[in-house]
Amino acid sequence: MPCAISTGTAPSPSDDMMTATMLDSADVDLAPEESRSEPLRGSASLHDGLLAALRDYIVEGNLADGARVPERLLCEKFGISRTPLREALKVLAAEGLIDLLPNRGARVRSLSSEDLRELFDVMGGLEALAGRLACERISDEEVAQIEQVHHDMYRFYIRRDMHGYFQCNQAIHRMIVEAAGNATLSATYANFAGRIRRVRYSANLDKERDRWGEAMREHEAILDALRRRAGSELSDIMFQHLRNKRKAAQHIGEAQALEGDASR
Amino acid sequence: MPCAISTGTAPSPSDDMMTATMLDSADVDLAPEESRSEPLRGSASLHDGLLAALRDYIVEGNLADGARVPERLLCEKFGISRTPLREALKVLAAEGLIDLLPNRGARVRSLSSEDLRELFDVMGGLEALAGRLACERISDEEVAQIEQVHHDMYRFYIRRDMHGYFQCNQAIHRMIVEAAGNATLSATYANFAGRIRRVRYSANLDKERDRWGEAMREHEAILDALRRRAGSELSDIMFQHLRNKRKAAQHIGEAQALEGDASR
DNA sequence: CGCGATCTTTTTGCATTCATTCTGTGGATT
DNA sequence: AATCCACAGAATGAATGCAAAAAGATCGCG
Repeated sequence: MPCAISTGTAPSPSDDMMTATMLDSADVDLAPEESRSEPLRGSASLHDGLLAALRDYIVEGNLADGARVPERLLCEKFGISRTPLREALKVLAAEGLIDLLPNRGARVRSLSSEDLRELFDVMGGLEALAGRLACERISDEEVAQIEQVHHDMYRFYIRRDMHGYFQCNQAIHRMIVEAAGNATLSATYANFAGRIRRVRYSANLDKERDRWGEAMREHEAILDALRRRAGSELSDIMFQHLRNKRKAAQHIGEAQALEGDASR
Repeated sequence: MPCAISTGTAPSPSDDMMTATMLDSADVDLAPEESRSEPLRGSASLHDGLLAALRDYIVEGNLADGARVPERLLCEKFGISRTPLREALKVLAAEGLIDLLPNRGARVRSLSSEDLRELFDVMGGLEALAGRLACERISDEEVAQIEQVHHDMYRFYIRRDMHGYFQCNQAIHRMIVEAAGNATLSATYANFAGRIRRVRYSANLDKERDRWGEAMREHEAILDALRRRAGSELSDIMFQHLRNKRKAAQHIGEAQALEGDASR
């Protein structure tokens, strides 16, 4: 019943990826230092501003997994009263970023491995759709642009530059989604991407050298299908690509889980 | 001073005196008949109850397309104050059911033909995914159940029973989505289905005899692929099936638009 | 008679207040 | 000593209050 929302929600500045920045949670660090001097940056209609700010705040990992969302503190941090904050929380709950327990507040939603499995598959489905639609309408110029980024990505791959590789990778996927020319799809995609972004599977990708090479080959296939405008084929490839990504992520996730158990 | 709020003390402002004065403005036909005696049916946590109730209220078409969502009247109808109602509105806006214009309230989101195109394609993508996933895990029993409904549907088709046919059709699609075994997908699917449900394209399907027969054949193909657990193939079929549905809907939509123009 | 400015009424957005529920601590009982 | 209960403090959920914006009405003017 927690209806998975999908669109209408602002994509939010997805860009900088998930790696690095994640200071390890726990201490919530609601710094008085950065007291959000600006009246909630930009955006239309204040509420949207707050919503986006809060979403980023959570997606960027400022709150630990499963941690309670401190209503009071956030009010102070953003300089607003509880009413608009709670409205934003309801929306984030509907988006699936947090859980809202009756009478005991909001907690950052922690994704079980089952949740991850589901999310990856849905992402796969959305990307498969994006690929199919993109083949119907993408221009040669757009394909060329994607090829460009693909080559950049290849260079990063050769140099074993994880960060650069990852940026390009994200960019390519985003470009394909955009090329689909379907705003509803883009919004839905952004939502799920945000949900999954909290998970730090990527940082360890370089431990999975095999997977990395495999991923490169898959991207070659993606480009090839895109060039030929082979929608149905690309659809399959995209889904499989995400499936493989999922497997790698699960693998890493399990390893981390073991690690965690060991250190405990 | 029609508004009871102005009094400083305002002891339980229940009722009727104020309703009288607002009749003129209304026109919205918030039926006095069904005055929502129940304390918001079922569900946990009141808020969810209200949310579901409001969603149904809108999805079922009680408010005209593009109509303003009358905050005060709804508050009375559901017997709650504005705070929880507004929270629900934010969520519905995030779901894409209504638009929230800054400082000028909520309106029922009217779907442009472009929106419909996008929605149908996304639904197609989700159903394609559902079919693919279903093939991975569906049991023979589940396939048999779907076959059962399929045969029922066929009978309705032969008898030209639109209503029964439509019911079975919906049921089959829902069963496939469920068979995918992905709760996230189910929730997302339900969300989009709700959005699209406001459009009543189906009623005129019987005018499109060709499409009806074609749809039956497509369903045969769906079943066939499902039996063979041919995921990738089923994925294609599902997407195409929705594409064709979209075309039929657009066709009808245009016809209705013309009709509307003519009568004007 | 039409058009626009100004004033009133209504609506919206947010803050504040109030009632209820939860949480955590201390004490009494077994 | 451990368990259970009671109570104080804090939080959550919802209602009310208030300032500002929009919609509507009234009136003056061309």
